[in-house]
Amino acid sequence: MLRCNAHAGMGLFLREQYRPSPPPGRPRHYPAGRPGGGEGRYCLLRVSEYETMSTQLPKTFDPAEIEARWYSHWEDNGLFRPERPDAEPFTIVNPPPNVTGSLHIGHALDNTLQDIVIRYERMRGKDALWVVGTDHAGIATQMVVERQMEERQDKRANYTREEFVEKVWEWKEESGGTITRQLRRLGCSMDWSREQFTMDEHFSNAVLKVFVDLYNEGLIYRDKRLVNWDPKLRTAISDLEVESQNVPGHFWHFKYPLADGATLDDGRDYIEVATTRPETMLADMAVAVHPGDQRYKSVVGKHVVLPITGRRVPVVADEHADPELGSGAVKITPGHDFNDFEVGKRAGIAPADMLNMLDAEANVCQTADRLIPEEFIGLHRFKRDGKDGARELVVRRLKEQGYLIPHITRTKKGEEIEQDSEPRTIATPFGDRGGVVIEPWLTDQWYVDAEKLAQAPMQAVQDGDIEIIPQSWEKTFFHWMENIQPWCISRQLWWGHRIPAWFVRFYNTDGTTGTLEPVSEVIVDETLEGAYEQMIYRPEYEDGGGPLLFVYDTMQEAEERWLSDVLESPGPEATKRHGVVFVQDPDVLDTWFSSGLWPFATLGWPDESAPLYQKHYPNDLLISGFDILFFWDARMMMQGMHLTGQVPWPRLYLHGLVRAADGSKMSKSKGNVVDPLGLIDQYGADALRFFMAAMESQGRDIKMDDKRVEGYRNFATKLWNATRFCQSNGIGASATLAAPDAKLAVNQWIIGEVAETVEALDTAMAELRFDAAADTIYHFVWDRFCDWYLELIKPVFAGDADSSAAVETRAVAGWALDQILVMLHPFMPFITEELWSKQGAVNDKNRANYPLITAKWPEPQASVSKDATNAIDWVIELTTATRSARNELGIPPGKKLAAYCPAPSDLATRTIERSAAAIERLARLTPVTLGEMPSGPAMQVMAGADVFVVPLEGVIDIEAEKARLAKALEASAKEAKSLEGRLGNANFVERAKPEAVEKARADHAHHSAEVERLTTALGRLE
RNA sequence: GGGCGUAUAGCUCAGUGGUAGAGCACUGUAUUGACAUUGCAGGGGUCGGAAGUUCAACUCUUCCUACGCCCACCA
Repeated sequence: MLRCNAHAGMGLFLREQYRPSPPPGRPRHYPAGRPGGGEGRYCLLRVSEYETMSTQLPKTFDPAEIEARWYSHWEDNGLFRPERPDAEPFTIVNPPPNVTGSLHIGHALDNTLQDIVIRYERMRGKDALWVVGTDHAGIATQMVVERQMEERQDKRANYTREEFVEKVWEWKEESGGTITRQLRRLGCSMDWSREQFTMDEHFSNAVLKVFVDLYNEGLIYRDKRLVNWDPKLRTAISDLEVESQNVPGHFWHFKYPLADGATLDDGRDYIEVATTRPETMLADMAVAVHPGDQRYKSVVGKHVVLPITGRRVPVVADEHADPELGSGAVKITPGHDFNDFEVGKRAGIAPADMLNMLDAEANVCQTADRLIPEEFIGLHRFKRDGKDGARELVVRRLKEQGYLIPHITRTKKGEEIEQDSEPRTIATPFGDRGGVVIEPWLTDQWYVDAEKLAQAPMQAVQDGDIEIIPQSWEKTFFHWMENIQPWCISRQLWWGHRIPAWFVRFYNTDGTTGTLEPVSEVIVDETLEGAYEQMIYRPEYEDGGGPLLFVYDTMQEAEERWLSDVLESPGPEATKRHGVVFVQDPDVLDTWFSSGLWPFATLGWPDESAPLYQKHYPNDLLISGFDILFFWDARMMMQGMHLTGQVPWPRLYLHGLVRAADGSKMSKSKGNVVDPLGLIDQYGADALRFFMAAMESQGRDIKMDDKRVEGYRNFATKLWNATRFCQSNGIGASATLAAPDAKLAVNQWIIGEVAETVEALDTAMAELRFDAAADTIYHFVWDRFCDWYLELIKPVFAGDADSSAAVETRAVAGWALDQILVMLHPFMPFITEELWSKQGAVNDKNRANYPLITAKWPEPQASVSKDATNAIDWVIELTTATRSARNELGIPPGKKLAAYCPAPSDLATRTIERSAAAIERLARLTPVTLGEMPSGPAMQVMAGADVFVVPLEGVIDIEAEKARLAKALEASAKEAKSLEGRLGNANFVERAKPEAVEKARADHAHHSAEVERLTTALGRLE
């Protein structure tokens, strides 16, 4: 007896749709067949066209055609952000890719995960906003444009700053859209209608305001200190943009002669120093020894005379010098080494007095004391293009003059080999963009007091206000934040947000003191007008009329023109008393300074009343690669928390890298990069996306595996064909919102399976377990729905198409397929949308107007009849066991066999009667008779507690069957014995968890019964 | 030097304090109706090594080994 009350509580598998927002006026067109990576394979198909298309599925599944059609439909109809003013918001922001970028495999992972989340939340009814845009990427973009100029024998220097920036904008308009087109090909459902750019007017204004505010709060300041200088790009860069690499190098030892006849205690008249950078000795300003180092105690405070330059420098005591290392004495070049800079300061040398011997391109220039011999001036710091540099020349001169201490090595034979230097591997800093060795260089730059800003984010993570997933990243985060250094934010570039600071020079118009001093003052203000206003309110101008203002773009221009401009300037005498020259700081801000504002400046901030900001900040989640945890994520926390007083997002999900198939890092130089667009062309975007989701387990990199992508393409094909099967049997979209009434066990069973799947998916999504989510839906679709449900319902359609069973089954199957499409949609948006529309057309001509992308996510409230579930599970077990037995005994799988069930359980009795057709079709057992079989050779098959005896007169090999049963018996007996042993252990029974004991007892009973049955079955064969 | 991660079937990876799973690969087999981009059945792992905790360890702890990553430093 089947009870059919299961569906009573199943009312909420709705097919309810949200009203899409009206389409924006302008349909998007994409050029077809665009060359270069195939990123533009879109063609426009108007909604009206596919509404009238055949709803019959073609035999073959062509991802490219479907993808192009649906993406433009979604976008043109505003479906990525339907109007839901009253819905709960859900917000993520896309890490803005460089405007110069093209989609690489890492983007594919990052954006797939985000799209899965946003599609899921959109289907759950949220007001889901996925902010998208691009980053102006100062250095990268300027490099691209300059490289293009070089190809045309042109260069940046041929243009004014304004002209050059204009050229970059032109380039951006023409070529900057590559990556956004490619993101569309991946299926990403971002809000393109509000696409942002970090140099949009609104965004730029926010950046300037932040700079000014932080300056006024003392959190941004100008400082003269060593920066990481990239001599190729001729700009400062931040600590994070420096990559340390081990390169083979040399370690040289020199004698620095002591001055004034001083000697060490051992009688030597020199101090030995060692260095990997001999060229910097031209700017040495001291020799340091450890204060406790007895060897040098007597010469501390005395001087050495440097070879080559003849500079007289002191021997200083400093903890920095390690007595254990080398000679214990270290040369100090405060202007060209970070450690030495600190030693120099401790020794009383002011940064302004530190000697500099290199220009912006790392060529030797004269020091302030003019002691560098002429032959060095203009040389590059080291060998370049085969030409010796300052390093080589310094070594040669020192050797000639007898100051080089050779390095002696002994061969195994005891021979001594003399070399100029000791070979060594040296950790060398390289610029991550320019690729050349970074030079510590003494300049004035703008810094952010990162240490102060880091406090709130650390607290937030500590308190759980920001959850980092996976949690293992927390330690890394804290370690970095606790040791954070001032953040250099000025860049000597033209492309970017120009720093709103004016260098100001005062002069008297009579010319008497009218010289342009070195920077006498800096005024920071968002605008020139504001900066000027800051001046005229000064006390000295309170009698009215401010100074005359002259603004120049560069310092050079100011130098050349200010005096004549002043003399020629008209104006009342009163205002000509004083003049002021403004030159805006030529530098721009670090790109990451602006992208740190992304979670809120894209939403209307700093206008805190902006509706989007109000509703969508803080965001709900940030998904990013761990490689930009410091660059971007931490900066968003620092800036966001300081500026808005709120965490930018309560959850930060960090995913790994996508690696090449052999596990190596993908890089252009290795030539092992995998183009995601190529994979999309080959397997479809859905397959690539599903791959990314399935492989994304927290805290692990992903290795590329084309076979697996292919497997998910096959999965899509499987679903396609399952839908074709449904269509051919009149199964269309569900006519009801709730799960249909089901009397047949198989239908109740699938309803229960759907409910379990939804629940498992929701759990996985809540935990951001993308792999578990993908795995769940994959196995439900393939193993449960296709392999069992569709097979189990085939007998229903073999009979009367209008029977109540057929009607019910069509309804349930259509409903279940609907649920599949909904659940799979976040992962495979294209094929599911296509099938949804084609399915809907069976019963609902207007289905195409109700796209899947805004369909409602299932809310399972099911309680399914246990009887029905048990019955189907039992049929499955019987089928599998029968197939297995046939296979082992070599019985043809299709051969129908009679079967006897000598001692049927209640379940067996009921199910054999009700599901005879399914048993016949799948297990190929018919008829099944309850009762003993006539004697004779037979095969034994077990399902649950039931034994089936299948007579096989003349077919069966009795010995084979005996062996098969004996093998099963052995396995069961072993299991039973092991459990018996455990249950016999008093410690286990007393101390283990009661559920564990209970389970062991049940398992033991089960295996014992199985042993019993198998023994009986074997006996029957005797 | 500091920190993190990973070692599970041939390969790529999940996994839980109660003696292991997936995909691919492999073996056998099936083929006139959804699907060979397929179906069915199957083989294959003492869960890197050692010790400890526990009634029980692939799972927890410690140590070791190997590989990878990050940070700092090597004058």
